Amino acid sequence: MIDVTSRTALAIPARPERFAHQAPTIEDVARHAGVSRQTVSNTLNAPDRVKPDTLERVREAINFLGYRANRNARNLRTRTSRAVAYRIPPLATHLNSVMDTFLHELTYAVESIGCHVLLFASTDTDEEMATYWELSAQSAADGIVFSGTERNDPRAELLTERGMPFVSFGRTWGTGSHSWVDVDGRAGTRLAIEHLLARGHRRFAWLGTTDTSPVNDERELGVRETLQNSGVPAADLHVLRLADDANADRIAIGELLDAKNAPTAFVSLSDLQAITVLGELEARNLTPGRDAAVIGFDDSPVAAYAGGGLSTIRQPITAVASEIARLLAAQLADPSAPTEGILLQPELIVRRTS
Amino acid sequence: MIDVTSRTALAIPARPERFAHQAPTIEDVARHAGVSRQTVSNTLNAPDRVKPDTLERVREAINFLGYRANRNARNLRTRTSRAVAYRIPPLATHLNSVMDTFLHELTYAVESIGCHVLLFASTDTDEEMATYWELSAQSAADGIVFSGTERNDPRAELLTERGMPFVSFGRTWGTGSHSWVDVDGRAGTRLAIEHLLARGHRRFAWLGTTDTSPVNDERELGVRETLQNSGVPAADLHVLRLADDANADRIAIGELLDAKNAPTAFVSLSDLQAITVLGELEARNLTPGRDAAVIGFDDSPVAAYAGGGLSTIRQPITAVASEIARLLAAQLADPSAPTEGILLQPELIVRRTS
DNA sequence: CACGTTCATTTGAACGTTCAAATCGCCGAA
DNA sequence: TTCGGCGATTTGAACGTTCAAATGAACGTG
Repeated sequence: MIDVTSRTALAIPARPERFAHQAPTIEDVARHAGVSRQTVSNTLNAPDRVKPDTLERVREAINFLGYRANRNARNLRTRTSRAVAYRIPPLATHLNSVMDTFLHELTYAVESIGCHVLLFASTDTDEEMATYWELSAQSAADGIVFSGTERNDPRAELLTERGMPFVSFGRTWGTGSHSWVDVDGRAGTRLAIEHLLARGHRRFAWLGTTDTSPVNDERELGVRETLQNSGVPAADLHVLRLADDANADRIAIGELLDAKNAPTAFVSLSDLQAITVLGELEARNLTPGRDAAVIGFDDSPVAAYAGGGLSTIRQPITAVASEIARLLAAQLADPSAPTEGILLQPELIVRRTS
Repeated sequence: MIDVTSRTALAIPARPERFAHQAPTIEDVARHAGVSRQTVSNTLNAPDRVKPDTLERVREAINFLGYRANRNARNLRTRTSRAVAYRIPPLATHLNSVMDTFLHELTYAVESIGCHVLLFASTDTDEEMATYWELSAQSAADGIVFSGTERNDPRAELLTERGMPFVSFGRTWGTGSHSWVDVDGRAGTRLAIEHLLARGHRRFAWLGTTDTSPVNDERELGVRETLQNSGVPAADLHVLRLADDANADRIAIGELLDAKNAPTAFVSLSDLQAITVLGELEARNLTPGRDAAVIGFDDSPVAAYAGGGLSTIRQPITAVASEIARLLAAQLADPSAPTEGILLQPELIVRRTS
């Protein structure tokens, strides 16, 4: 009978010949450095447990072989994923430009806590929630970030219930407590109105959206409050609620401009709407900044270019993203960590149009 | 002596009590449906191998327990990751708006091939390449998509060499062959110039960027070629290369407008530059669309709103994304699949400014 | 009735890592 | 000398899945 045991023991490469770019495993590094798997693992995850010269030797082997821990294996074992899921917002939203910037900043911010952003798309909130459920069930994401919050947002409820760490960009004004980061829209429009009052304006317009969102409401409230506190009669504030339709918007704004006692100062929910106002002013041979003042919202890239420079309210998006990352990291480290809400202040950027 | 063996054997739940939202495993489903692991696995991955009534029973168990396969375990075993990595482009690029749309469309498109987009950020190409290397070594992504291509792009070389599937948004005009999808910028500006010629314009301006990129060069070439073919003297084309600086851009454009024999038709690399032109025209009491024609590029959201409607050249971004997904899927299915390059045609959107 | 075929299902192993426990070597104290 | 304790390292097991091979059942065929 052939001694199979000794045969096996003598066979040299237990592992078959490597392919061109077959990544080396922790075992390869261990062999190369003359230590065990676990020592290599410790070198990476708990270097203080490894003797300095061993550390050195293992690190050399790692560099030599170009070893990087396989994410899937590590994630499987540690029950993590080092990924933060984010639903890329649907296009054609007034708030889009700031959301793009946000995604960019978020990507940077979560890298600082060792995570990647995992994107997904969905057409409505139900589908979005279903995706959260899937991601949680597959353990494909450690945490969630979402934006475009509503009052009593169902997403917050679902994620709280499932015990999934998350932070929202936007308050939900709900009963349940969760971590969020938001920008004080009310303070933003207050800055704008105060600036316009100081410049001598007395007749105002607020341009919001037809679909009421908390974002819209807060900003409109900031306008109303500030005017009221300054003794401007309610009749001198025109409120226009615009749909997302360039032509209809133009017509509505045009009518407002042609009305008797037309407003001379415009504050709007987005830069896009402000730019529409600029266009209608020009069409009437009125010069923005001289004959009328216009202030947008978000300081999107185009604001610096439009109408010789559009005044606008800038949201501190970089800070929003890094705060979100911080709060998320806190939850990932300790799921029972207390929740936290952070309200950041926007900034008025004065350019030519005001 | 206590008989430890029988103790262990009698202990009822081999698996400890589940936590609140501890996800069920394939083993739980198998037990619940009275079949083996592999049959559950087959139900999900190869239903044709399972007898119809077993299939039914297993599916019921899956629904009942809300089972979803753990991604990390699956990926580890199958050596995949079902993720496509994409570097989110740095901010403050002329091409930004179209890149945001692209990312959105890409997210949708790769979902159709069962993948998610994994985002990462980097400050320069070296860092970007290092990240590709890491992702490949960690097997954190199955494929890569990148944009903002240069001639002989080093990223294409690296990824080809590592045998990592990738598709670029943009040609690299290089020697090595790889899959790419691009939009014919030259054809885009040709459409614009032909349109302007038909409207009677004879003096033209092309507004590009200072940093020459293949994108800029192709589009400028489209302008030059078309004018030459129509017999317009080279002296009647003014070329302005703008940096990414709103004020400097305004001044340069203003000087051009104030020059003798100023151009009456403007075509630019981006909508942002076109909007700057609109502003300077207004400042001189010239009406876009009547006194001068302006055509932008990309049909960014703002184009519909600016200057009463900015004419622009629209890139078929949805098609770009879905073609990229298709080519990537082909490579994932068969790494030795032949590469393919796809050139898509842009479309001229005529609005008021031309 | 034995036998090869085919279809449905199960079993053992493996993917690459980290956790938890065990082992080893060394030092100092009893 | 022995032994406890400690730091460094190794070993066995497990994470949850799929692959590959084995088993079992059913069925016609010679």
